[in-house]
Amino acid sequence: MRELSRIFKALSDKNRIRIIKMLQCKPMCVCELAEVLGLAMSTVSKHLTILRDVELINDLKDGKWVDYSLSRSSRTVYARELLRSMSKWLNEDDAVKADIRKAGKVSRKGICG
Amino acid sequence: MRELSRIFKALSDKNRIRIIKMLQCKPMCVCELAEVLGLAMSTVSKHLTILRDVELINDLKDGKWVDYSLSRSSRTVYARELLRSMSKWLNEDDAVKADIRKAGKVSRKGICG
DNA sequence: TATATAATTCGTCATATAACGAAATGACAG
DNA sequence: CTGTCATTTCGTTATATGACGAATTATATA
Repeated sequence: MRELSRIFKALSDKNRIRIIKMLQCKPMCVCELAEVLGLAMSTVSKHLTILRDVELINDLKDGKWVDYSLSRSSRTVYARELLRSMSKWLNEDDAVKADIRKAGKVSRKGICG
Repeated sequence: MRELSRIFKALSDKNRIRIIKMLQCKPMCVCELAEVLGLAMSTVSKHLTILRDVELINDLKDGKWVDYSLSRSSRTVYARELLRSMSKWLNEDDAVKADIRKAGKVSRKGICG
């Protein structure tokens, strides 16, 4: 029960939904996500921790970057099924489409600084 | 997007999940739910309003009672699909089973007062 | 009509959440 | 080994949330 409510809570934030929808297209690092979302990196990092804690996403170190991607084999059926549903939803949403378009243009090289 | 995040938020509370799982078995009024949950009626009423606002549940006046039941034809695909998932989840959860057992015993006659 | 009961609304409180910038950490490049 | 850049952690602030009891509303019954 606690596990399920935590996953729903993780998905209940607009910016975290935007992150999920972007990661559905490709893995991204914190600074790229922060750039597209228009949020501080520390804020995005926090959001990613929340999503990772419920196994909706995974992180993979790539040099000084950390690539986040959708979890392909979460421990819980909740995460697996909700990610499957999410992949069908919001694909025609204007905000989501705009995010994905921007995400295709950002380059991790020299975003920070 | 706002609609989806609101539904997830509605489902992100432990007590609201307990309500959904009880209503999965049968319609119930506020005082019955409050009795099983061990919460004040005003608190339960608030929870029910939140669930109703996202069309996860319906209310039906029955004399001085208000019967709440799971929504069978929500406007959004989100509510329909999430309710379908929820119906498969937590059926073996001890807390949920205890709630449902208690729910079978409470009688709306003279709970309040 | 007057009263009791179910439900909702209102006011309040404690806690949780999301945001930021600054400071700390980790990893590569020189 | 030192500096730089990506990330995380920390401290703070404003707002949202969930809880309660009291007051209010609505409905049935005495």
